[in-house]
Amino acid sequence: MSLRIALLGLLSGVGPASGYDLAKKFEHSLNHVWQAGHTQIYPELVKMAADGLVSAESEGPRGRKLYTITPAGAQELHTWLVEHPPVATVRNEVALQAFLLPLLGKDDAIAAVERIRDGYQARLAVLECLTEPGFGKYARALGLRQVRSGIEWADETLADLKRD
Amino acid sequence: MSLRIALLGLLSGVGPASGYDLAKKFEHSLNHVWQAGHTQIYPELVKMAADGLVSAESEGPRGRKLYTITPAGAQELHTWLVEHPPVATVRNEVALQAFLLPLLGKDDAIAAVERIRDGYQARLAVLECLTEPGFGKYARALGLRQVRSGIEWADETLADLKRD
DNA sequence: CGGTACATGTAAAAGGTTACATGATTTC
DNA sequence: GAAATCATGTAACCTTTTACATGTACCG
Repeated sequence: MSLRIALLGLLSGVGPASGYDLAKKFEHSLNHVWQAGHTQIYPELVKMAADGLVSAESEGPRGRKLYTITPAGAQELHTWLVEHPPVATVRNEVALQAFLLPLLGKDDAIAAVERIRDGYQARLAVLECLTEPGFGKYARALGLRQVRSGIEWADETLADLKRD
Repeated sequence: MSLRIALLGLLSGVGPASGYDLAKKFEHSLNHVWQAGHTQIYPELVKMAADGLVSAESEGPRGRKLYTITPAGAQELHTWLVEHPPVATVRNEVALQAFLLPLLGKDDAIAAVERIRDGYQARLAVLECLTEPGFGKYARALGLRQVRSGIEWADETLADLKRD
């Protein structure tokens, strides 16, 4: 479901696009929010067209197919955005590592948290460089807050681990 | 892979347990970190036993099977904890909603953010009640920080939306 | 004319969800 | 003896990843 919503959202926000374009968007602007490769996107667009949520326009230069969101697609997107309950289906590898940290000895634990911190730092750098005009700015703000709180957690945890 | 690690971690942390026990752990202590139902856990334990990572002990009261982590399982767990790179495979419905917020009108957007805020608030309440002795405390601290930063984002975003 | 970026797809496997199915023990 | 909880499983389906496969247009 969420993949459909992401695709409908992109089509609604940036206008008609090809599967290739949409895959690029996932790689760049959407990568801190949702992920999908072209092998997932192409078949999904075909299904969405069959369901009347998008229409496949004419073929361009290299067999390029332009997809446009339909009124039914816009309706589906709007309904989801307004009604979808905030399900907290968390599946977070970093949190799992944090959970299992007490199983490690002091030195291993410190090394593990330092690697987690480096990961957050790298994501912070990416988010800071991201200058999206309007579209996506709220997600960027949320991402920045989450990543910064991750770094704070790492620092707190490192201090805690080094104290003993 | 991560499901295996979570199961090995639980077996390592709390000692021998049945699939049923492990499913309960996922429901309670592990639910803000990783999720899995019994239909995923039971077959995985069988595979892990086949791979020599756990050993299935005798059958108890109601066909209950006790699984114990083996040295090979402990090795696999340790290696993952120490070496697994912090992959940031984000797939976050709330962030997706945040991303697509500019597609909504002012009133719809405000309502959407308020629902997101309520969701974070509910998770905060759950995390605050969680009093885990040692095991899981770092994950709880991380979760608290992430949820609190989510609430801060919601407040900031609501102020921004209401300003216009 | 060779390399890069554009552009699309399929198939197999792995991971995860939902629905169905069964039976034993305990508690009231 | 009825209900709740314990305890395990299978099957169908959906989602996601990885590997394979193909061909076109543009740029130097």
